[in-house]
Amino acid sequence: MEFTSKSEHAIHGIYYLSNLPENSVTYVSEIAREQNVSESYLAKIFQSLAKAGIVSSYRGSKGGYTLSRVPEKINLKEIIEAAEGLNPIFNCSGVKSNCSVNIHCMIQDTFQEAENKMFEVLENMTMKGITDKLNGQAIIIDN
Amino acid sequence: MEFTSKSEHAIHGIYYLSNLPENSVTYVSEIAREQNVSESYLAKIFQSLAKAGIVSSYRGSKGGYTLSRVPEKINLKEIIEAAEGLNPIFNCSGVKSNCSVNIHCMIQDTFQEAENKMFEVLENMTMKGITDKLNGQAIIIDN
DNA sequence: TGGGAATCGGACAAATATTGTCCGAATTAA
DNA sequence: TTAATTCGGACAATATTTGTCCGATTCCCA
Repeated sequence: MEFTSKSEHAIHGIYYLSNLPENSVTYVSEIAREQNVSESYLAKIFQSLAKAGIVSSYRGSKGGYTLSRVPEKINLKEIIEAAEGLNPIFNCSGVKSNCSVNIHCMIQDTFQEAENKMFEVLENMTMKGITDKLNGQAIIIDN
Repeated sequence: MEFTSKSEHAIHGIYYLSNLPENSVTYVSEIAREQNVSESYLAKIFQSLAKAGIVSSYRGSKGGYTLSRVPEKINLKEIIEAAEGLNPIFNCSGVKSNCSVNIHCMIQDTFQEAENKMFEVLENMTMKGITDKLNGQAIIIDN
């Protein structure tokens, strides 16, 4: 019950782009080098992010990736969904077969609610919220 | 990002015991047969549940398992924790290495909060809440 | 007191999912 | 045209999950 490293790579990648000047186009190779992760793997993950519309891709020489939106409009939930795909956190095999309880299953319902609460938190945190944090702290330290 | 089938087997196993007369001792073999899952695998899961104090085990002839507490005092969170062990849903490898953001990481914080919200829901649902549901529905239908 | 029946615990095997690589194709700038 | 990049799929390596097996331990019961 953990998010895979795809989520981590995706978030860190978007984080990297968020700290760059708007509309600047960046190679996957640069991001991978900077964050010390496998380039070919990160390339796959960025393809997913592009499909999800979070980043825009440019092929060919001088190609690369850029954020499709400003960081305040990109939240953690959508990055995770793009990177991992979305499956319910509790996938009961009984649902598909002859489960005597499945008239209306409280177990399924509860897990669904738990999942919703989790994603609600992730949806409310934007990349801007994340990148701003350090600056905010620095100011406090300066006082 | 899903709970494994251990959680499902554990919850269904506890559910089975919850519908039995209090203090009745049941073999893993019976539960496995009833729920159509691998006996040896379920046996492992019940060992974890016993270690966690959710069920009590009795060895030897006429041995087996019984709930350690009444169903209203057993919640989904603890069953999952017993079955899966607890790891944070987001395990950032950057934390262990030279992450430039880790003075106070908003990403980590947000995932932690998301996890807390999720488990809060699961903690608030007891086995009694689950077993009662069907009866409750039947009454409504009767009206 | 011995045999049968159950859990315990660890080692191991099989199946599945994740992580990572590679390469040909398509695209674009120079 | 060439070099550089993403795209997409097939594939390989690794890790995790799922499942099995067996000897040890415990306990009931005859």
